[in-house]
Amino acid sequence: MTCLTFPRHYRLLTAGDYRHVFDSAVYKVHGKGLMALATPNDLGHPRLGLVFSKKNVRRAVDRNRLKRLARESVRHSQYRLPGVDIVLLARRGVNEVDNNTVHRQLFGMWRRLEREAEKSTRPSRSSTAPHSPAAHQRRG
RNA sequence: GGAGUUGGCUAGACAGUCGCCGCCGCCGGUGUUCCUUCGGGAGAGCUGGUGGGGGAGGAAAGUCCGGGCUCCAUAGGGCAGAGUGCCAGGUAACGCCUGGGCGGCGUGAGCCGACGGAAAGUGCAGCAGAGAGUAGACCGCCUAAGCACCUUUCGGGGUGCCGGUAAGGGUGAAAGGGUGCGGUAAGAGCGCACCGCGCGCCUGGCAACAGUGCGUGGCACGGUAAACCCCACUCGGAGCAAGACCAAAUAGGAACCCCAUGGCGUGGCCCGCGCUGGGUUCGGGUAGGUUGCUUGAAGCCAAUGGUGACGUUGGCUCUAGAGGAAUGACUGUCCUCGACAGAACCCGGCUUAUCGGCCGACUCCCGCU
Repeated sequence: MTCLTFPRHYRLLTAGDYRHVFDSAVYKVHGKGLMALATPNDLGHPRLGLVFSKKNVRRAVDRNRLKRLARESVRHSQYRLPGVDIVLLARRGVNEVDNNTVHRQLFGMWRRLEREAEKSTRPSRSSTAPHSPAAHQRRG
């Protein structure tokens, strides 16, 4: 059995990491009360960042719960997901959704993300890296 | 047994699988530093495996007070501003707590109270009402005294004027002590008794305050200070994103050295042309990292002082420490079916939210012996 760990380098750690995803988000999937932005990385595994604002999820207990569920979900799906940096955003009203539903939503979102990533990489492997033009732009 | 008051404790349980963050032990890898008899050996950091152990709250919340800590400052004095406000004690400190006083509520256990000053001054009070702060005659009551007139059985009687009167009615949140007797034309602290009130003394108490205490004063010193104000006491400011350290990058800078026949670009090379000093060190400090960061006015257990809050002494324990932010997810079983809710530098309080459960003390009612 493969080990399903979730160490630190599977997360987006710095403000720069987050900005990179926001500036050059290639994929965008929606779930009930949730939205994920993603951009490919060249690490070979996914990385997760979470944005659950106080404005959208008022109570700290709910914010903690939802973040845990999200991390748990990515941990379990880490070998299915492509090498992308994901930023998961909460929208208003997520705190009313129960754990089971959140899990199903996240599972559905990762599957769609996987399919989109496959679709965009397969036809043009040479032009590749949807992130390379963005990176170029940043450099200039 | 029922109803209630009050103080404390607790915050679903168990099992399995997979994780997350510190800590400790063991085994590697990498790696630099140190030691060396040059064979090696030892240790910090990073990293992988493995074993053990720990991992949210009573409010972690609101950020309403009070401290510690840190930096800025120099804090001594005054003004301004803010806060506190019966008394005494506790405390690092407090707006908190304990005990006491006073007032109010409750049959009671108990509960509630911005509870200093209105005799330093200024201000405010709608409507109603005659009158609202140096009181005031609308209704009512009274005509004793004075004047005028009428009348008379010559005692007096009546009417009017001038008035008197705060007992009664009425208005109002509030009408300037209460009850009774005397008194009077009718009344009135006008007089007296009792109650109440003010002032002084005495006694008790550290004090707030209290008193069948003594004396004295006919007697208010109306309300409002959560109006200004006065009095007493307290308060420097900002906060862990405080602050300290390491430090890629980059702007501009300083010192020293080297060289203006130099370097870079163009070009195969030279000339030429274009651009331009170069290196090292220091300083600076962005991204990022390290630290502050959990041993503390700390818990627990005794003994002891105190009515109590709490203090003193002795012993034992180490009990989350993250950092885009750990403390979880899933499955199963059971029951009483699980509320409010998530640490972010740390403590002491207050306030607010909250499904329940357990224990102690006390009060009232009913029943039984």
